[in-house]
Amino acid sequence: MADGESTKARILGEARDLYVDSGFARFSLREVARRVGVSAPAVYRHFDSKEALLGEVCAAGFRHFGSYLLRALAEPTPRARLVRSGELYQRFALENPRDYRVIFMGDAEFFLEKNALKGNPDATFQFLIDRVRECMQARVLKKRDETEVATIIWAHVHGLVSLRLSGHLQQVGDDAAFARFHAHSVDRLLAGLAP
Amino acid sequence: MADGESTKARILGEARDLYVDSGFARFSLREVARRVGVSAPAVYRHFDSKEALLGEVCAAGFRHFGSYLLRALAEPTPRARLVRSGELYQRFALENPRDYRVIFMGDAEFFLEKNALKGNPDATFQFLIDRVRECMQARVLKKRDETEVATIIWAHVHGLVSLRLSGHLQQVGDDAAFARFHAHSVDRLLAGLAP
DNA sequence: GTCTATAGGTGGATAGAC
DNA sequence: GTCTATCCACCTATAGAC
Repeated sequence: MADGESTKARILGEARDLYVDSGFARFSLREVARRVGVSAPAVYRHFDSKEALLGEVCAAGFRHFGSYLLRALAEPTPRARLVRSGELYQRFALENPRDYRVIFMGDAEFFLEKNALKGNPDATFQFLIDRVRECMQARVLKKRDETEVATIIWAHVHGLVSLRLSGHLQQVGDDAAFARFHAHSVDRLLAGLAP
Repeated sequence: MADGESTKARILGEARDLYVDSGFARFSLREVARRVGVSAPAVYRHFDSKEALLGEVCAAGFRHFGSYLLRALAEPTPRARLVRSGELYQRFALENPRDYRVIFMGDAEFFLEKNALKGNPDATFQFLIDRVRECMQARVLKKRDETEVATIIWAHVHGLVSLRLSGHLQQVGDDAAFARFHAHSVDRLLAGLAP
């Protein structure tokens, strides 16, 4: 193609935007086709069904999320990598709220089961366990069960983020204020888990 | 009515179950009417529209949730009331997972805005702030900003519960094991917030 | 690979009889 | 208050021409 994206890529992009902006209830192949500028049946040349298309949208969401998290590995110390992971997790959620919903608050499993990508959320959790483990080995965190500690940290970050996305933490202020609150509370949580 | 519920109450009940079991995407007035055993137009005698019906379903969910939380006030001490609140919060979520989703993980605001019930989630948060405040006054928790501490506790409990409901904490075990893990982690969190 | 045409279905909501 | 009949919009998916 001369001017860039293939039709398939454009369908995938518009499908993601529609799903992300309007939710499952308003998602339809026809609307996706309309936005791309092709007829509805044309979509079936590229995807077997509506569910298959949504499955690929979810998979793309996971890859996007992973691209955020992996940046944490550039940090020089175990503690910095753990803290940065939390920050990037929160940034991904605020910058891509609907993607985050799809992945962690919603129906992702439903679509991913059929696409053999079900291991993706667990991979995220494993990433966090690894960050916790190296913090314990470096004596940044007190040594104890890594899975338990990782669960508590994940729940803390996810809890803040998902309440924020649901609109229940407006008292904190704007997104920048929330980011500061988030960083501050993670800091305190880690202090409580230190040796 | 001789044998109990009015048609309106039965519509409301079936609507809740359908929404709770099948999600918004598969929710329809016609299916509700089918389950109740009346024609679709009959529903309009009791509710102005699909959205109005869902608004009343959400309102009922909030009342149900409130009935759980309020039991915590029967405990004799501030700390017991706070701990019991967390336990009842978690029990409500596990025993009524779809109701919980509606209230705290989903689109409740959307339906409640039009029903002047928007203050309900904030009332829940206020309840928690009150429990935190009395713990601070009783020196069970270290004195500091009540809202901040309440937010951290809420995020902790909500984070655990919502990850559990999304299926991301299966490594913890069955529901009873999760309840123990929850109680244990809240205990540790409160210990970290104690004077 | 994309189109038009179409089959076959679901849904929200209303009109008017009873 | 409930029914039947109905309108109209929208959807997924397929068939077959180009």
